[in-house]
Amino acid sequence: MSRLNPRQQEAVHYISGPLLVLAGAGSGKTSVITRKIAYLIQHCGIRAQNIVAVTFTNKAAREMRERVATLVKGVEAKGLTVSTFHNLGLTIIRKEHARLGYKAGFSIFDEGDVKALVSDILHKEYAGDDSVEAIIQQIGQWKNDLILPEEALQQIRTPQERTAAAVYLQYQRTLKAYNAVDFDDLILQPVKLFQTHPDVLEKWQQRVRYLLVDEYQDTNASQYLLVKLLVQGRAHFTVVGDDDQSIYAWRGARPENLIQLQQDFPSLKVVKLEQNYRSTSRILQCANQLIANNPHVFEKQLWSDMGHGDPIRVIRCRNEEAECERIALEILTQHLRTGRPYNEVAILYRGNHQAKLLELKLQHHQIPYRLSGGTSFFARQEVKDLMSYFRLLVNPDDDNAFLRIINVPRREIGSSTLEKLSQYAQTRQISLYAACGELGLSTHLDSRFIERLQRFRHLMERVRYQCAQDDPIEALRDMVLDIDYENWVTQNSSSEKAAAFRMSNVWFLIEALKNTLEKDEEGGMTIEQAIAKLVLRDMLERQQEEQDGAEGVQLMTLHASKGLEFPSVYIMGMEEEILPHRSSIETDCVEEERRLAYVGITRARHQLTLTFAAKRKQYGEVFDCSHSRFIDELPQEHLQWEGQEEAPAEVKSARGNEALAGIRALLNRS
DNA sequence: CGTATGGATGTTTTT
DNA sequence: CATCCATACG
Repeated sequence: MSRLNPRQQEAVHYISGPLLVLAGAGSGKTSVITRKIAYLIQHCGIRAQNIVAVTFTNKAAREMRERVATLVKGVEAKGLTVSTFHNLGLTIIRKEHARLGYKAGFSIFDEGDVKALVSDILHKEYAGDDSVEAIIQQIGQWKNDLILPEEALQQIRTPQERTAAAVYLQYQRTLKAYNAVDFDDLILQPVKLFQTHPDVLEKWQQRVRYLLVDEYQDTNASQYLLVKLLVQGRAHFTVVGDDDQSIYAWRGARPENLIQLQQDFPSLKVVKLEQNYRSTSRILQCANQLIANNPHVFEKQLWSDMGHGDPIRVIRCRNEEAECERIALEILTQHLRTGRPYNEVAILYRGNHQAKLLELKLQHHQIPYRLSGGTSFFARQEVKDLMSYFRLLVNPDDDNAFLRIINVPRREIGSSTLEKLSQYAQTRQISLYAACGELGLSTHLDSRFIERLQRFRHLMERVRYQCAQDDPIEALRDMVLDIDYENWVTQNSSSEKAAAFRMSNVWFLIEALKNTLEKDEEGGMTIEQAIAKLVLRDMLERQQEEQDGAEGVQLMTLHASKGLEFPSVYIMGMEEEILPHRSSIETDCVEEERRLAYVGITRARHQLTLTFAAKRKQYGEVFDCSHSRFIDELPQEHLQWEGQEEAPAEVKSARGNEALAGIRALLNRS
């Protein structure tokens, strides 16, 4: 899309004040952002190093960077920042770590580390039946809302919150002692820093002369505050978002931030992008009519001139197995008939578990597929082990990493040794790793055990020295050989094949590190920074994509599909209790589910197929299912039902009438 | 330290 | 029903 439409041009050229771009699905928002960056550099005299664009995913950031690169010359784009919120926060913390009380080389805890730590604190100090998950979630909520442990303790309302707040306090202290931050801290700490140190804030405001934010509806309270602080005073910024695609409220995202913006910046200009360049008008009419059932602050109507297209098919299947079978078979015949590649097709579903049966059926018909999501690479044991080695190398205070690998592979260091080591470390207020090297240990431990600990310490010191001396990648490879990790992996794997696979993950991780270091244009990246990038899941995704860029049907959750598009889309499990998920119905949060359906529908370019099962086996019992209320909310004249004897059963009761009223309202408007 | 058994759980997860 | 986790036991 080389030419911009008038709305898009307006969005690109308006730079005199705060701007909100309401970008409907498929309306070319990435083009607007990238073109605007180019415009700022080439026509507004703003230097690239003073422009910051923020996204939520590494993928989006990468895509944006690449597209800007095609628009402006390399020299002009030098110093441009396009990064995720978390990466930006990391940059800030890294530069200001001293003021925040962190030492260089601090660790970033991922959810696995967090879980281990919280569970440890909880079980050691509190004998309740509070679930670790619930406490983690509560802590996350507090952090998103910028509530520190001390404040949390003051506003407790329930016994659960009391425990959570107490754990939170301990958790935060421990993180500090480990010289570590978690994902939420990457946003929270910069905000707290800016709030208390006006001089630091001013420095960063000078640096960020123009700010662009993508997927603005997904910002949470602390992210919004970070944005607000950075643009304070000058208010030179553009945020792009779509309230109808807000599907992460359960994770702390605040779509109200869109409205808040208008209140905080009364001079805010709003530009709507309503022309869709992706889907047929039938698909868009479905999307529009569905979402019209939600309340709106900003009215919006998507349209396109891509032609009517085919009707939307609604297929009723006997049960969940028939549903998967049907989809698989149809994709297969479609592929054979038209010769179109498999990767033009996507199958979307609400929950990851729905992919299981589907996988089976696809395998049975030998249809290649790509499954995104699921158990992540970083949840693998060997990856966690190696990452812990990396982290301990960079940050000796990281007791979490220390504990994970002190006895991996076997070093005959058991729990009683660690108990005593930990006691000693506690009294001396030092890290476990540091304690290993202290002479005073001899009063607590037998020399035999001290020797084992020191052997480990020497190993790590040697690797660290080697890293600093010459090729760090080579040093890490040597380390893996040195500790004979392969032997350990082989012993702990069920088969030869499994062991080989796990070792390949190990080498892949090191390869990713190497790549990260090499691909850094400025060349100033240290091994510490490269490791941090790994933890933030940057770089690795790209490599994985490159590696298995193989063709195949794309399987993913509706959440994961946001931002993508496919010629043909199947949405399966269009049932009550699944697509409006049961818990959402119970808690009266159907609106977000509707947006989820909206996101799914608007992924399709030409073909859209909705399927549901009449019966479904659940928890060992067979249940009758009824199709999703969202199907009733679509314009019935565009639907083509299949597998159902009688027509859609004159939409029952109040719900149907409501939908009908929605249709009339839409017709009247247009 | 590794395995066996029982009990709870059953959504989505950009970093 | 099936899977995952924690705990207990050998």
